Amino acid sequence: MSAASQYREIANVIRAHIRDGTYARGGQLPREDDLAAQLKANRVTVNRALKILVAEGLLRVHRGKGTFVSELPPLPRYAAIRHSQEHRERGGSGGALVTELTELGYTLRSDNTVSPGRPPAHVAEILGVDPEADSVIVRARRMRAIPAEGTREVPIQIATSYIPRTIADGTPIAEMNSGVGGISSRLVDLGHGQQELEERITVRPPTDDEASLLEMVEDQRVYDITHIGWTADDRPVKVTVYIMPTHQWDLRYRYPIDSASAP
Amino acid sequence: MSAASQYREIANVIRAHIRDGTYARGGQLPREDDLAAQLKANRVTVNRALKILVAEGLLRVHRGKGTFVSELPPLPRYAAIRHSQEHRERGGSGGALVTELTELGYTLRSDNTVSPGRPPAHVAEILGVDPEADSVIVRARRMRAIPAEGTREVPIQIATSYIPRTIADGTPIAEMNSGVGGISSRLVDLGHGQQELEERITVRPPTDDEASLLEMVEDQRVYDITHIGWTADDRPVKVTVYIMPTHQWDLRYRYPIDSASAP
DNA sequence: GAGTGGTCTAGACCACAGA
DNA sequence: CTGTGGTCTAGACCACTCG
Repeated sequence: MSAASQYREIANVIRAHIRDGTYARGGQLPREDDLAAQLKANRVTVNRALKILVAEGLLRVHRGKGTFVSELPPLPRYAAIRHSQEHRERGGSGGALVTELTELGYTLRSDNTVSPGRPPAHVAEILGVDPEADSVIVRARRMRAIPAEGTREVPIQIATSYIPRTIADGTPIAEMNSGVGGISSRLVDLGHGQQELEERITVRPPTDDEASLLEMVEDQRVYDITHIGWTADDRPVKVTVYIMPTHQWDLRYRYPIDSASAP
Repeated sequence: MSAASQYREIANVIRAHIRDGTYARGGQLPREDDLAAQLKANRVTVNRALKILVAEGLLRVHRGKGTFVSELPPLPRYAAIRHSQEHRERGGSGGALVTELTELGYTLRSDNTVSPGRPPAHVAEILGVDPEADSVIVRARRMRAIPAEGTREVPIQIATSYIPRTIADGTPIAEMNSGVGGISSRLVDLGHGQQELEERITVRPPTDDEASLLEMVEDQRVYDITHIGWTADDRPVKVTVYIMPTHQWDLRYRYPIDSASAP
């Protein structure tokens, strides 16, 4: 397990210490000067090693305070779950997430905004609306995990939904509270029920805004998931963009084989 | 678009030059010394900036030769595709991939091995087999994109399938050529037909082996996709692990809503 | 102001590719 | 042997946090 270079080797050593509990979850690491002395290396080299672990999501740095081990383990995100007993109740992403976080001693907090606005270019193209006008209702949610004790909360995802105003204007979809069953139920009421869902996933560095909202650094990566709801007659009625730190989530899909490839 | 630090700013400048074609796809960048002179920075700072772009998959470095712009754009990987005309024929991952690569002027090459072996721990757990014995047939494939001209080939994924020997021994599944329809058809023949597929996706740095096989550096990231085939009576019969550079692939899922959450 | 991490520079040396 | 990138060090200075 020897690395090609000293700073990668140092990263391996510290990573091992995190895994075996020498550096406990949520705990603070020694200062870089001390680590450098212990490891007989220059502080710059140690700093470079720590950057690797920060990029992997194992550490977070509070400048001026110190370096800490991340506390919240990766969360499962279930999509396209059919079938079985133990997973059925996790079908709704919200409900499953709350369950998961509760078991870890966290609660879920969500900040919401609803207003007309402009869609991003790729969303406008999917929906067939004007990217230069306030052509959609924008429902933005920023979700955070709040620990039972202490004050350290963890931002976990940003979800932004776009619904064409030709569909949403004057309906509960344009209101903060969309009513029982949420937006999906309202789309059914309005004759725009979704029949199929599509998700397009890429991994990329966060934008400056995303990095700020999710408390990430540029070396980390986000899942950028474009979630599209299609009607029975194959019209896109809603696009939701999920931005999630890759180190904070596992993605799960389960689906019947008759509709799929079997490589 | 100013960055917090000089090396990130330099990375932004070069990234922009790649996007606008100043540095052409497949072309070579100036030497780090020259870039440093042009940008009035130290070579170490430029080197640091280039590392960011390598991590993003935009550049690749041949030590002793120079730094080059990556040539193969991200490929779409379709899974769980039901429905529509334009996508139906892409259902099989192999067929769709070949089509995609052909349009880009590449052909697909695959190296295959088939033999009994030990499954990784997490695969053994899913299949309920002994991780310490040669309890599975291992079918490993390494796939590369070969350009029509030139000799620069691009490794794009490693796929390793594990089938319990209690099912596979003495059948075509344990042979190099599994016959028409492949392993899935043989599983049907044997009464172990798959009814549902599950994929569990994580993003992580490559292991040393993976980095070597996929010609990646440790700062890059792979999708680690554990693909599970379930029978009608909910037994796992086949697990395939896909390892793919995140910068080389987009993932696509499309599935009916009756089996899914609608967040 | 003291403590902590972030970055830049200059010089040096190493590793690998190719003539 | 030359050209190219990779790394390490030492010293310096900056930025943020907290008392």
